[in-house]
Amino acid sequence: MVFKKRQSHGFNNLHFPSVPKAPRSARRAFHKRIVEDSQICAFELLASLAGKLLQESESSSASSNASDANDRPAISDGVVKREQVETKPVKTECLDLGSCEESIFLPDYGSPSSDSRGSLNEIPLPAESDAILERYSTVSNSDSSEKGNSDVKPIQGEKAPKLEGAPPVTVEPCDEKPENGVGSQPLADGMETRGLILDNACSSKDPMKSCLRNPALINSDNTAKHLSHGNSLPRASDLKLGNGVKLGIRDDDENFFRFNKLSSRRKAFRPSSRIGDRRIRKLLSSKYWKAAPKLKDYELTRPLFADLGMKPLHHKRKLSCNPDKTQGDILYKRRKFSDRSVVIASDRGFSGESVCNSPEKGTSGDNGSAVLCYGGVLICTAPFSCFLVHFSKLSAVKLSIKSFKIPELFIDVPETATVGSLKRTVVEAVTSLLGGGLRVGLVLHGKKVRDDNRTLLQTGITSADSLETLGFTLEPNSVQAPVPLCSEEPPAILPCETSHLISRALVAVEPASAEALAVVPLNQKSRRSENVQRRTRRPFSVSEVEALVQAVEELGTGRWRDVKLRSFDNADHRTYVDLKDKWKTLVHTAQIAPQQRRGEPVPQKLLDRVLAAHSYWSQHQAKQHTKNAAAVATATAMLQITDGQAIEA
DNA sequence: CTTAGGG
DNA sequence: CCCTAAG
Repeated sequence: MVFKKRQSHGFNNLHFPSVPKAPRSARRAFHKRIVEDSQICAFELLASLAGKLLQESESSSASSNASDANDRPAISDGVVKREQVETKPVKTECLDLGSCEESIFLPDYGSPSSDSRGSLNEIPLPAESDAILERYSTVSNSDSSEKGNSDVKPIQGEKAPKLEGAPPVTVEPCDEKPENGVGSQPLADGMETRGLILDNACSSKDPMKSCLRNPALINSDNTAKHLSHGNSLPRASDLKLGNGVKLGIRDDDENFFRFNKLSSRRKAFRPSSRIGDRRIRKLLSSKYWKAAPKLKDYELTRPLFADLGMKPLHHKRKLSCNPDKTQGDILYKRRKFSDRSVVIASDRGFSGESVCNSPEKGTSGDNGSAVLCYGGVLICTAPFSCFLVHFSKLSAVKLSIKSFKIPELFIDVPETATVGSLKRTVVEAVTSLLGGGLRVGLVLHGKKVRDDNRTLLQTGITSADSLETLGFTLEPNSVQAPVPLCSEEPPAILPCETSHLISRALVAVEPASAEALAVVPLNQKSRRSENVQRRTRRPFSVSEVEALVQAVEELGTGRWRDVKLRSFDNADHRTYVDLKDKWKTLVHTAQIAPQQRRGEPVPQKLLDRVLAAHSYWSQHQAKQHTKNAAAVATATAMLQITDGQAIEA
């Protein structure tokens, strides 16, 4: 398929060139910071979020413009200087970080200010206040105009370092006040509000933060340089296999590790693993959308969208050309950091499997929570959202929300649509989603907690046990945005105004393609995954194993229901299938070398019993079968004898 | 619903 | 843990 080929090469370069390996590393660092430092009250955060939703639509335009004017790096003779350095937090990465380290950036094509940037007005530029990309673009512009120094690196974030000839290596101290709470910032200032989270999560004097502010420090390689010479958005010439691949993934990860080494305090991810991914995929697939954003909505919600850190909604991996490698790498590397209570939503990427030749296949929704379709062909899936919670041992429940799960999106564009239009469609889809208003849902142990009046204690959100079982979701609050998948309505068509707004962008949207920008539900197939959630993994404790072994020793391996009733009757979360599965793994565990075993070590003594019982019951069952057969034969013979005797008599 | 076994 | 065939 044509697109498959393009996918193999284009998408990486396509999305990532503009950006920021460094930010990604920084984002990862930020993840960790959240784990470490964040004392954010989740509910404050949520409240703030809600407030922002309301206020941003009114104030963002003005405030962002203002901040834009003040905050944009100045360019002079190839020297990029940053004005108003310290008052703004490093905001942009904040939620970016939270979502996916492999995010791409969704440019804001609607920004009028794009026109004022000389040659850049050909290029769709992101919203001013939140655009990492933009800052990058600015630098790029300077650079490409032959004034810049070749060492000029992309500048991202608010704390971009000065670039004066030599690669910037200055590490600026972080002077944000950690006590800046969510509610302590004027909501009218989107940037400051955005920064709050980061403020909270960012501790001064942490090398992580320094790196965060100094992406060039990280990106001091050819790849970065390559980027800095490029446009913020991919051009045709960028759509080739090149540095992008390396840059998109490996380098970032390497940087990340480099990064990591800088930190004296290590906190780790808990790998989501495919299991977690699958779970989240199901979680996320609870809603379906049809979005036909109007111009008004679009403009109103754009800043909000950006402020919410939704740019990274798209997982780079889903756009990656090398599914095996990228996904494998990521999984592997995440595993390296495993031991903490982070649930990362997605590991499923844009893999070959996800590219389907048939709409049917692509609509199954099996590959992700969000499915991006191109001309009816599944392009990628986008499970996004990660969040973590962790608890103190005090009576207070402390948790931080890394990001939210957002509902599934289905996007359908024709084959003639441009990549740019496709991206914009995604932007609009999400914008529309958010524009409808959001509410927060809470999921515990896979079940929605609907009773808002119950206490955390009553709900069970107090123990470490619930650490992995608590989740927050963003749910549509309005009736306008979400439409049930089963809708029979014809695909929605974008209003002309919106199309026009987009046509101002670099990549012109063909009139014929405009109508294709509609975001529509795919079909009803995906519906089956609605509200299906994988159970939380609950590793068996040693005592549970012991009980299981005990029961199996007595009952055998084919009577799981009895085992359940006998030894796990009170453990509601252990089904007999679970017990059977656990026995299966126990047998396997007992058969492999101790070094290969994972998880909580099971005493060898128990494993020995497992093997003994396993072999015993294997034989016993066999015997039983022959016994039964023999018994039947005997009984038959007896009957025959009896019959014969009766006949004789 | 249970079991069994692959995913 | 999930899924599903099979009884």
